[in-house]
Amino acid sequence: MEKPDELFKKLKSFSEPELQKEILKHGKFIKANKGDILVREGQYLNFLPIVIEGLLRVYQENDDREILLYYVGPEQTCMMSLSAAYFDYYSTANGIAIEPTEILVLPAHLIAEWQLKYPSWNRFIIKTFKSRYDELLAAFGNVAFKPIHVRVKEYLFAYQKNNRSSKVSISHQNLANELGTTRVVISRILKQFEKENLIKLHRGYIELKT
Amino acid sequence: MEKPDELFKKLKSFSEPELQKEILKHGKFIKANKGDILVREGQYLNFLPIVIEGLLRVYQENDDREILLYYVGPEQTCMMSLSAAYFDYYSTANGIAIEPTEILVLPAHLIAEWQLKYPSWNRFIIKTFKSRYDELLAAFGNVAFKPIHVRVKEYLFAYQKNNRSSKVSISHQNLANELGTTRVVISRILKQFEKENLIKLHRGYIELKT
DNA sequence: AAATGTGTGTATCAAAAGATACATTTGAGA
DNA sequence: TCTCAAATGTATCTTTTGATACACACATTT
Repeated sequence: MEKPDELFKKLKSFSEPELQKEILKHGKFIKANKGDILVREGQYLNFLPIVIEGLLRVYQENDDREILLYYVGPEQTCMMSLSAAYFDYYSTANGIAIEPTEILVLPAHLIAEWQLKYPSWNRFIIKTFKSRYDELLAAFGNVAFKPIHVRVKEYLFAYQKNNRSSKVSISHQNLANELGTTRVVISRILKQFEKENLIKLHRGYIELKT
Repeated sequence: MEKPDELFKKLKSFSEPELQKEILKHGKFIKANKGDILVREGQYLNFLPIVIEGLLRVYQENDDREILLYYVGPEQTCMMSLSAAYFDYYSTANGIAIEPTEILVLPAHLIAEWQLKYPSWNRFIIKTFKSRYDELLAAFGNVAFKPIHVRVKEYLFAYQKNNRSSKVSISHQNLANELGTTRVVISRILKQFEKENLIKLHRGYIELKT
């Protein structure tokens, strides 16, 4: 549980005092540990989780493979729950905390209500819909058209850009899970990149050489 | 141009009289011929097209291949334009009329305005966001996890279900475009299905035998 | 130091998918 | 009827991806 002023320093999207009061009145705060699974495919949802601090990973599963859909960082929420506010709905993806994560949980029925009352809330909703859609569309285009080695390369460079670091801290297995393939395939491709002198492989991380 | 009462018989989502007046005041009606390209990737959008009659196909392109994102049928609109109403935005997909299509075109800036004024409009917007997202998510899962022959089979059966007909009227090339692959691959798979006595091939259509 | 789990390297084989090329068939329109 | 473009059939070859199996390295805990 947080001090209100602390909280809304982190959740800048919700600037209206009235909205802030409502959030404090109806919201619950929970903490998830690294590895906690918060949402499972098929599960009915009647709440909206907004991340305050930390990081959730939302992904799809199929037999023994999985693929990343998107991350939910601070001040963000997920699509599945958002849809649940307007329609009877169950999740079509899984959500797991990959860092210790602090979450504000709101009852789903309030989403539609607030949308008409608070412009900043409405912007938040629409922005979430839009940006999640864009992300998914980009991922879809990649999977449909690009061979894996290209997607690996793009992943590494995107990571470098986001973290301003040439050390990409991820295991081959986890990288495979991000891209929807298997560990052996990733190891093979990375080894090839190393031969081309693009990267250097280490245990637990990959060093980019450009 | 339509008679108002005719129009809103087709667009049942917009039940409020006030909203109907606004639509008639600000909307323009255009007709697209089969094959007309309405939106191109990269194009800036400042209008929202709502299909009254006919069918649009929204797809992504990459070099020589393309893949279906979704169709826009009567009473529906597309994501790209919807996003444009709230944020500066350009299309990340192409839209083409695959039937003679009648379209109601609304200025983008009205979308957000109406959303707060007219509940039925807001429902329409949210529903569009949600259902387009769901479709894309399903397609993404398919592309990521299912081999093409399975996707072909599912496509054929879905077509059968939607059209209540065992004649799937589509060329191999077009089927390839729906699924993001090439004609040869499709022909090969279909021929295999024919050997397994699942279908019978004809010029211009495929007959399902189950 | 031994035990354990995770991470990595790599070989082999099979299957899926794509690229290319060319022949043949069919239907629509001149 | 003739012509042409679109649609289809199919062979060959290559590349990509996946499946399986096993060895070894490294880090942490006991």
